[in-house]
Amino acid sequence: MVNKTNSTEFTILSAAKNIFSIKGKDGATMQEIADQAGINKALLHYYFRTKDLLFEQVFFEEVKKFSPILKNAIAQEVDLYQKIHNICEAYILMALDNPFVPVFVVGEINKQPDLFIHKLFDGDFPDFPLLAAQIKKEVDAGKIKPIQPHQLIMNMMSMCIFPFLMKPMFVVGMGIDKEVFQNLMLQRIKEVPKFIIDSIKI
Amino acid sequence: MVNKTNSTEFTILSAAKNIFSIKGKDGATMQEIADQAGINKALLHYYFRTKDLLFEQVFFEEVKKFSPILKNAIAQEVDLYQKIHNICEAYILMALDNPFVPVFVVGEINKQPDLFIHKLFDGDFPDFPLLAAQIKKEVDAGKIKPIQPHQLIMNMMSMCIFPFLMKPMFVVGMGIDKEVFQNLMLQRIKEVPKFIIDSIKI
DNA sequence: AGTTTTGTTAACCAATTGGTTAAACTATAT
DNA sequence: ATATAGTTTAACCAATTGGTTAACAAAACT
Repeated sequence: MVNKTNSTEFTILSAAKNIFSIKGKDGATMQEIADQAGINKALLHYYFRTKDLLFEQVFFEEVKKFSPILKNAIAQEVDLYQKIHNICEAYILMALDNPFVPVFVVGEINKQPDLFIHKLFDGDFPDFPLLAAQIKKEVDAGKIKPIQPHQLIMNMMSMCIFPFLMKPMFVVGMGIDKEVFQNLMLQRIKEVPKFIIDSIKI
Repeated sequence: MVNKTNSTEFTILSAAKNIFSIKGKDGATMQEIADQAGINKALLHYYFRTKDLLFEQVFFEEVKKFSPILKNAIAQEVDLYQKIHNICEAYILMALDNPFVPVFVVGEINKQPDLFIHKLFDGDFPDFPLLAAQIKKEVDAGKIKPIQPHQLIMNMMSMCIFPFLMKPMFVVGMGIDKEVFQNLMLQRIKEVPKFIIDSIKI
């Protein structure tokens, strides 16, 4: 029988994604994942051989969908304001779709920086230098206020992703519930570019 | 003999801080920490009884120094621009001093949100609602551009802390070395408030 | 000096955990 | 029906790991 996205495999991936995102790679146990998937632990190994492979599959399955979108948003030949909007949209939509990915990335990137980054982009990084050059050009031409490109890029990425990393803090600290949070994030697709452009436009 | 910050204890804490920040609470092992401290594993338990207690001590030792500084920066009665500057400075100086704290916080806050946040602030949260009210007042008075207070607060925190979470990414992705990174962060103490104020001022 | 307290270690223990094996069950193909 | 390939399980194994014990060394105190 030709398997239609093999149900067991899918159940496992779903459970693993869930557990990994809460407990992290080290904190999660194979037994836990098996339990949540409603199967025997040995079956995990039957499908994914090892914990490392399972983690990689869960993780990169999501991330690799995003990587080309970001690369594309950065490489496109559009004016700076439009590009800022495109990049913010790419980041925020990704995070809304996969809220655990940013948490994963922060955890892993600080454990094995070089290896992880290489895996993340498959050796084919988004062209940040190009973006930096574009910013510098606008600054030099007096089209936007003077700002170091690196600082601007950091600001942009920060505002897009950080709220997802600290969601629980915002939810508790600001007393906002999950739907409100979701809404705030949706608004940010427009708000963040606006905030940036308001800051740099002359 | 009266111990002058007991040398062994200090060595352990230092080693633990180091290992925990790289591997996370779950990823780190007591043996590893003992090795790096140059002592026997049993001595770890002699001083700190359990891994959980060691982790708590390492972590909250740093964080609890910061918590009142942030609370104070938010509660002070100064005008909004000055307050933004104070808060950014508090965040960035803290992170420069303890680059691993943000990584810790993100990891733990997503595992046990309520418990962790409560521990973090000892039940005495920074008065974010006050800050939000102050922002709203300025907006209503037409002193700054319209913006949702929550969005502005998120933007501010994001730009202060996120770069420390993704340091390896910036270092590799932008090809900047560690001293340059350090310098960029120092600049951000002034750059981030400037960026924010440029964006919201009328 | 001798006794107690504190610091340190090697060896050990029990539990957890990632991973394996061999047997059983299911379904499809012949 | 029966062989075959794929799926699932219970039981097991070896390694790691957090934590303990008992003995020993070094101060500190009397």
